[in-house]
Amino acid sequence: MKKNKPKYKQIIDAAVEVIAENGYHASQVSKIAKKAGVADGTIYLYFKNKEDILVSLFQEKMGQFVERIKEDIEKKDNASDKLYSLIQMHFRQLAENHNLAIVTQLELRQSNKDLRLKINDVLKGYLGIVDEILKEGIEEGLYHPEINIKLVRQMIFGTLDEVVTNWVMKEQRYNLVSQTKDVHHFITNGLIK
Amino acid sequence: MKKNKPKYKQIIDAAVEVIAENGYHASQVSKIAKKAGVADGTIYLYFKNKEDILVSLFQEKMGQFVERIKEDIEKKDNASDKLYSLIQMHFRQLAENHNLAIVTQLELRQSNKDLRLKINDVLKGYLGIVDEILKEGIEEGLYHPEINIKLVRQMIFGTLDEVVTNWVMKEQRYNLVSQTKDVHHFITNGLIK
Amino acid sequence: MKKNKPKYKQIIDAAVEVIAENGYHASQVSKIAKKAGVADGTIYLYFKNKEDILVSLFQEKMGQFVERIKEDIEKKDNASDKLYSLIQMHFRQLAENHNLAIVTQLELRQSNKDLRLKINDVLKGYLGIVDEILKEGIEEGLYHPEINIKLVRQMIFGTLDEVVTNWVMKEQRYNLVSQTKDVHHFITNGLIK
Amino acid sequence: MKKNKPKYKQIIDAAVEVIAENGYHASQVSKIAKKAGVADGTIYLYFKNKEDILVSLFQEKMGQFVERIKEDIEKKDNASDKLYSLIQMHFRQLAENHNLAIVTQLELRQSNKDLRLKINDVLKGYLGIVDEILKEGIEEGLYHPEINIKLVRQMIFGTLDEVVTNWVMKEQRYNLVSQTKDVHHFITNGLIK
DNA sequence: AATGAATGAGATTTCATTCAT
DNA sequence: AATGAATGAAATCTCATTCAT
Repeated sequence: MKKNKPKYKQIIDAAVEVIAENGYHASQVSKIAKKAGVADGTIYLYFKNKEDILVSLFQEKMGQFVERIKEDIEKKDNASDKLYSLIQMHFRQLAENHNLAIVTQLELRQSNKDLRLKINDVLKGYLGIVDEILKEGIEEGLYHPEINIKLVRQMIFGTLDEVVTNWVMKEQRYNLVSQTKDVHHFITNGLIK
Repeated sequence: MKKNKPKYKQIIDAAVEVIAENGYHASQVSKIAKKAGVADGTIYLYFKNKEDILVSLFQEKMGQFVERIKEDIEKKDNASDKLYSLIQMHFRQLAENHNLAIVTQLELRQSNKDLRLKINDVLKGYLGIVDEILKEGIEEGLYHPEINIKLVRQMIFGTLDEVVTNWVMKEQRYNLVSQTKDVHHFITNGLIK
Repeated sequence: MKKNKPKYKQIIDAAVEVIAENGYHASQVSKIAKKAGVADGTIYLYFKNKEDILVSLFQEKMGQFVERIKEDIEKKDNASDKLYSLIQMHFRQLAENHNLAIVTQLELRQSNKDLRLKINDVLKGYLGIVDEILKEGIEEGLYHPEINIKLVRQMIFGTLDEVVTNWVMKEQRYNLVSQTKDVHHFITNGLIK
Repeated sequence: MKKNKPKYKQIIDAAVEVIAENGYHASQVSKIAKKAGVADGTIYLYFKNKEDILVSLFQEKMGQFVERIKEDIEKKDNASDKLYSLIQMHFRQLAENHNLAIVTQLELRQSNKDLRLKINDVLKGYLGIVDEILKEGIEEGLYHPEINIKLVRQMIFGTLDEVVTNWVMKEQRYNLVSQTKDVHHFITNGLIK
């Protein structure tokens, strides 16, 4: 399977670097090939086309992203801690990988609708985790039993995503992870006293 | 001033239609000109270049968008009603103008970083309104006095934006405005019982 | 007749200025109109098209140029003095009108073959003067009776033209008129001792 | 080095043909590509842009032109013969290559100032040869020791250039090379008996 | 498996000219 | 006579993808 060959990952990592450095639109296949140390044509032995590099990049990186969150959450034994952990891991992973943060928050959003639909597929894994936490919280009697789960999961994702995007746009000049507590409080308690 | 000439608005409205129908990248200047009923060259009497059409489109439309929200909010006399009104107006305006919703939520995000920086400028007006509501709510003793306003306004915007985007991506098959109550409840009270 | 109307000359003078300042290719009709203080459309009441402005410019300016040389030459009573006078007047007139020098030596040469054929027509008046001087010089027993007049007049024109062009390209940093004597000597005696 | 690849020369030769046939302004890159038997994009593997084709064309062709004159002159052992040889070679090479003559005498002059500055650089090689001949002629006691070399070389170039241009404009209907003797005589002895 | 030279479709923008007022 | 808003044709260059080696 191609995905295990070293060049597959090599090309994806090159793509992250190239896109982070040059921006989405200035990231030609030839630049990615050069950074990866392969010929242009070689790219097409591992990826169907340019879009496929980007989708694969997202799948690969977000797969790990989601996986690590899952692992971390398993250790917690109530919904609130799990939610806290989700937020913290979400922030931490992007804070630890600046290039990836730039690529996922800014550059990849410039892709067309088709690509973003595929990206959304990948995000389903993430939203699934949120769902689980919400259900658990309701069972535990912690969260309000009549919340609209589909809607709430969107709002939570929107909240976290916007916070990260702002941090990236501000050129990551402040500590993202230390906002975890405030964000957790907002999601849990809202604005009220 | 060119902005008052009918052709200026004619071209912007044509741009909204063309972009909503064809997508950002398939929206050639010639298509916009044709839809506006003018010659290609005429576009350049009113706009510096193609990007200028898009920036102007956003400024024009979002300017109105923000203005209407402001007007509506003025009528309310407490922060909670104002927040409710903000959410409702945000949803209603986009629900009433499907093409504009597609353009602002999906297509314009494909633009490059420069354009998005200009878009962010326009959004500052929106965020200013949120700020005001938050401060008022704190003064009224309704909202928690120690919330991080800069962070919270990001989260509120992220929440609303993501809800709208999901609705657009689901091809607007359900009623967006009727989600106002749930969204207001989430922002105000969070997840807890 | 249009050529006597003030706007006709106004437009031609504007064209000289605009071309000298901006170069041939950056001299749009609208720039010339603006400099002349008329509307774009007005240009077309006085000139058939853009090329016609340039041809007229050349005719008008070179007509005067040739006329002045003729007047000056009439005062001299032998071929050698006339040739000297021709060279001096050629240099002096261009030295006194920097903009015109730039336009005729550099910018107008960028025009296409058709325009240059028309320019050559205007130059026939100039070459006619040279012819007369040469014939007179032969009759006076001063110039060699077997020179090929058609060829020699080309060479004389080429000589003067190249000297002026070099002076313009060197940004007119030295005195052109003071080269008259050397040039006259070269044309008269050639290289030999 | 790309200059040795056959396609480099192939494209330059196609450019000469296309420009001679269609004129400078009607010589689109696509026409040159077609004549060269390559795709439009291939042009840009060998040349930076369209102007670069023209500069390279001039450098390549004038480089050979000057080189051949140098070779021929070396065989002669006095300044007069060398000057004769220079004139003859100048005329012969352009007479033998009608298309090149059209391109260098008429079409390339329509280029903008930048291109012409680069062209002038190439011409320096030519002017250097003239300089050498003049110095040698003075040493041999043949040419007048007080001639202004910088000025004279301009005049010689202007003379030859104008003769060739006239011949090209007259559509090469007479024999250019057979004018060598008369031109040499004019340059050497001037007009006098 | 890998290369990289070659391909060729496609879009923004300029500007000379027109013509209704 | 004068205006100037509107027209619309036309060309360079990029870059994802292919395929012969």
